[in-house]
Amino acid sequence: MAVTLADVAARAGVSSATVSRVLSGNYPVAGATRSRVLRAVDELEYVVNGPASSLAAASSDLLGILVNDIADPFFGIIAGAVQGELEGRTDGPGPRKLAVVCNTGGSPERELTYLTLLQRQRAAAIVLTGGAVEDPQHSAALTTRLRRLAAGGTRIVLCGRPPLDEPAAATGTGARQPGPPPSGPELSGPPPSGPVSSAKPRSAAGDRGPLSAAHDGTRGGVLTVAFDNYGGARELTEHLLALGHRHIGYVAGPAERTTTRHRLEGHRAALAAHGGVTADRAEQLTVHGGGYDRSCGYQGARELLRRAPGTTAVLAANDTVALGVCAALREMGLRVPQDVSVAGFDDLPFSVDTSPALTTVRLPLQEAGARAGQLALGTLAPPPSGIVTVRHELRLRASTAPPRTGG
Amino acid sequence: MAVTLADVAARAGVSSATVSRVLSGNYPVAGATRSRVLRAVDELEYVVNGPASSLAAASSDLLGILVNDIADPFFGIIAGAVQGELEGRTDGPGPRKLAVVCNTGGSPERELTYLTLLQRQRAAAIVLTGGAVEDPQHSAALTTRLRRLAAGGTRIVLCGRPPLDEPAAATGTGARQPGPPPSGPELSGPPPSGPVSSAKPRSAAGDRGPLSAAHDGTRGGVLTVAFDNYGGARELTEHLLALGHRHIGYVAGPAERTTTRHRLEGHRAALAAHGGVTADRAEQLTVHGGGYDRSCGYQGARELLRRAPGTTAVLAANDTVALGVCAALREMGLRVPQDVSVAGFDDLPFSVDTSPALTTVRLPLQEAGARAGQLALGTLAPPPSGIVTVRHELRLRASTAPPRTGG
DNA sequence: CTGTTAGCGCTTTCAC
DNA sequence: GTGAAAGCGCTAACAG
Repeated sequence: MAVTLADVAARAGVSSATVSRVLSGNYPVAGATRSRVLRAVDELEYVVNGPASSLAAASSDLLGILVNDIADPFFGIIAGAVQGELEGRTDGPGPRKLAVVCNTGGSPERELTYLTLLQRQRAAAIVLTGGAVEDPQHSAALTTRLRRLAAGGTRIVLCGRPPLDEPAAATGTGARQPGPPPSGPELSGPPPSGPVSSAKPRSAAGDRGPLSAAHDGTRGGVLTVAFDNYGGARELTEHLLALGHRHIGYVAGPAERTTTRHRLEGHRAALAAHGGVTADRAEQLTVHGGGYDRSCGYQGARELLRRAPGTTAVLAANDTVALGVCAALREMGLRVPQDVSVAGFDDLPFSVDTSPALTTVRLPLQEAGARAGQLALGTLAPPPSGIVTVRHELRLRASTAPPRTGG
Repeated sequence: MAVTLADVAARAGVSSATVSRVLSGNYPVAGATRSRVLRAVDELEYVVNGPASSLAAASSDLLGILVNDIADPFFGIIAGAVQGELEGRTDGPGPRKLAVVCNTGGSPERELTYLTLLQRQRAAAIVLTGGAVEDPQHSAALTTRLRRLAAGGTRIVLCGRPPLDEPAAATGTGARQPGPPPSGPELSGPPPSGPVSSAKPRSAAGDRGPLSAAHDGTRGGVLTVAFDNYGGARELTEHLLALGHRHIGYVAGPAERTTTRHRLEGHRAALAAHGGVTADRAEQLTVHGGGYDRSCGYQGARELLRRAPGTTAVLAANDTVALGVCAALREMGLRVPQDVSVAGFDDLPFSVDTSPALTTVRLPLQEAGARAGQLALGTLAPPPSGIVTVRHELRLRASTAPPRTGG
């Protein structure tokens, strides 16, 4: 349990510095010496002491990945892709860096805790995946933390969540306590229909406008791989509208998550543009689930159909939720898509295999993860804006069809 | 990026030793001093240097989790549960230890590589999840590695894979080069129907016998959380047999994986016990997929039905594969379960929501992960055998029914 | 190309 | 209860 560099050096008849150089490979060493060292390493079964080298080199080969739910393939796919980028570009037979996947469970506190843990380990980079929680206090804390980390040399990449706000340039001293928005509620349960409409003002603008107005290319060094949740949802709703649906329900995810908000706003925007559905009606047809799992879909659909039995189509927060929605509908004796159309979001692997196959919006999770990994490793040069947006794509399948009675 | 213990000490007017003691909390320190230190820590936003403390303390707070496929919920659920155990029993507001989830992609080399990386970081414990690859050479290498690690104080836990063989006690000097079994092939593609029958001899006995015959309680310090893949598969086949099926196809996973072998053997055992199906016939009705994903199920089912059009039931390697099987059947115009029954394995969350709901064997993945985590942390006292077996359970749902013509 | 020499920041005896 | 000091094993100047 204790063979050190010095041992190897002694065995090979060289200094420990030479062994170190051979091992790190970034320094010229004579061929003969090198192989002698390598042999000694082998014979002694020497394994580098990571902490020691991290300490001496003031850097580590750890890359942190924060996910909201590791049991959800959405995150698994992204995390796997990020991790995949750690391999390949290595000298030896495998990855040199280690990916640390941290499961926050969607909890802001844990997010911060893991950030501390990662910082403690002097992680080389950190990728934060999935929707962020929109509590202003937490956002401020997180932004500060992330900026500080980035300033300290840790590469920070957001994947699937909105870019950090611009560093306060003209406004004043700091972003520490941005006044809470009019709607106010922090983490307390928002009223059933409140947060969406109240959030609307900062809405689409906040989600898209700033991208072009960036002064600081790297936004304080924090890079982003963005999904267009808004656009995807809008297109999906347009598809339903085109099919003739007018009573479109929406089973949304947790109200405080950015992903939820953006998708819902896209949906509302399509409705508004079409004009056939009032905002009130849209509101009435929206149900908020507490999470992104199937039971939320199941319960959401029951609630929705109780509230509005005439619903002819249901949009779900994501594919998993859509599965729950389908289950509930079936149980109520409603056929998909003959009686009610259903659509998901994400296009997880199972979605093509459900019965009926799920209409959804495909998010290139694999690609997004890979890009995030590249940005984190510095393999991919970040664009001037600091934001890489990946493309989504409508996947029209069997779960959506024209309504029975034409609307 | 560089506030150190000394800085905090200076600020608090104490020595760095005192600060260290306050922070680690395992040493008496005067209340006044402690709070003074804590305040300084806060004011300076001090974050411990993990590598430095790991080096000095010769230990780290990293826990490694090796998974075959991080995008597969099977592993995500287990990993999440392991990680969950890291929380709770802490002083501060969150986990003190960090879980490092490593995605091996099922590759033996990468498994070894990650083990090295983890060893390099001086991980406190390592949990290896999911089926192992049965190449004798790799097994030997892995076993040696694991034993060495365990001997060096790293806690090793196997979750969902068979226990390590007993350390060679009477046989000789070491387990370094156990003679390759009669069937011989190492990593080369095995013949379509070969490995299973050739593996049969070491079969059920190897899977169950040794458990009771253990002399070394901890098997060289390597603990195991075991699934009864064999028993689950056997019960599932018995269920189908009882329903009246006689032409039962099996779409298996990768041939070289222990999970595949055990499940297949359980299936074969039920068939043999029942007597109505010859071994040849069973062989003919077995198709091997290259992985555990839906496309393997899809292609496997097509192959199977081509080979044996009279098949009335299909058992899949797992739920995900079963999804692909269902898709293929539907595409061929066969209804599930009226024309063909289908069953999976694992009972992943989506399985209850497919249409029809999938008959399967529930594996308590969450519980298994939690147990593995506890063993890894030393929170749970290992049983004398070193092996914790978790219970499985048949989940009979709508995808299985009696065959059309009674057999 | 290789050896020498300082630390990296923390933990931990050992005194006081 | 607290401080002083000696490393933990490695890297990175700096000489040669």
